[in-house]
Amino acid sequence: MKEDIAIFKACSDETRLRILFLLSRRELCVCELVILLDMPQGKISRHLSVLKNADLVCDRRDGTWIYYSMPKPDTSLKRRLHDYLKNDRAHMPIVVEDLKRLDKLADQGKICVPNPSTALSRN
Amino acid sequence: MKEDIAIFKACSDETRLRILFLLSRRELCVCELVILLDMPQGKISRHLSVLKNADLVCDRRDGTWIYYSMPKPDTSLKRRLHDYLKNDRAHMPIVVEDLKRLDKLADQGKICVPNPSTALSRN
DNA sequence: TGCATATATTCATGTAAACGTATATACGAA
DNA sequence: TTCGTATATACGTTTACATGAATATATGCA
Repeated sequence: MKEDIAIFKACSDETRLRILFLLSRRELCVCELVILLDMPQGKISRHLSVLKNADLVCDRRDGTWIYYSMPKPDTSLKRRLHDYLKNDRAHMPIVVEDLKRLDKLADQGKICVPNPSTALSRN
Repeated sequence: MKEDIAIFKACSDETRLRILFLLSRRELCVCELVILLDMPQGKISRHLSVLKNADLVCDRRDGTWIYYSMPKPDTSLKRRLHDYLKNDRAHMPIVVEDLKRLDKLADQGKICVPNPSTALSRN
């Protein structure tokens, strides 16, 4: 019960919901989210912390960067939330814009390189 | 987006979530919810108002009583929420207790009679 | 009309949550 | 070690939310 309420609460904020929609597409690091949502880094970090406490996202460190992603859902509610995020993202204007920006960002290939060492070795 | 956030927000309160679980079983009037949840009537009314504004419940008047129920879901998110309420209610201790109390209440046949006139004519 | 019951709403108050700003921490490179 | 970048956290303030208590509104009945 408490866990489910924490999940609902985590989803009841526009910024956090946008983050979840983005993460439903793929893993992202904090600085990418800062650019995509055009918000102060501290704000993004705080929201990510809420999502993490609700057990909706997990993080892994890769050098200086910390990547956030949505792990496989392990409860009924999380499974339904995942389905919602994946199926409804195409129907919400703001989310569609966010995802477009995400595609552009990927095309540019700029910003925080997932694996700096291998990326450099490719030059 | 805004509507979905309102739905998440409506669900992120324990009292409101318990009300939704109860209404997922069947239509209930305010005084029944007051007894089932053992809370002040004003508090129940306020929470029902939140749920109504989020478009999760609707009400109909029958004499002095006002019955609340969950209409057929008309959006993706509401459909998923309905499924969640119906499938998970058996696994949450508090909700199970609430539903037990609901069954007892039905057995007693007391409290606010759905249709006072016909009920009296049956005596 | 006046009364009783059911429900909604208002008001004042305490608490939680979101924010901007600034600062602290962690890591990599030099 | 020092510097630069990425991320997290602390602080103070403001806004939003939940609550109890009281009151207002609506309906049915005498």
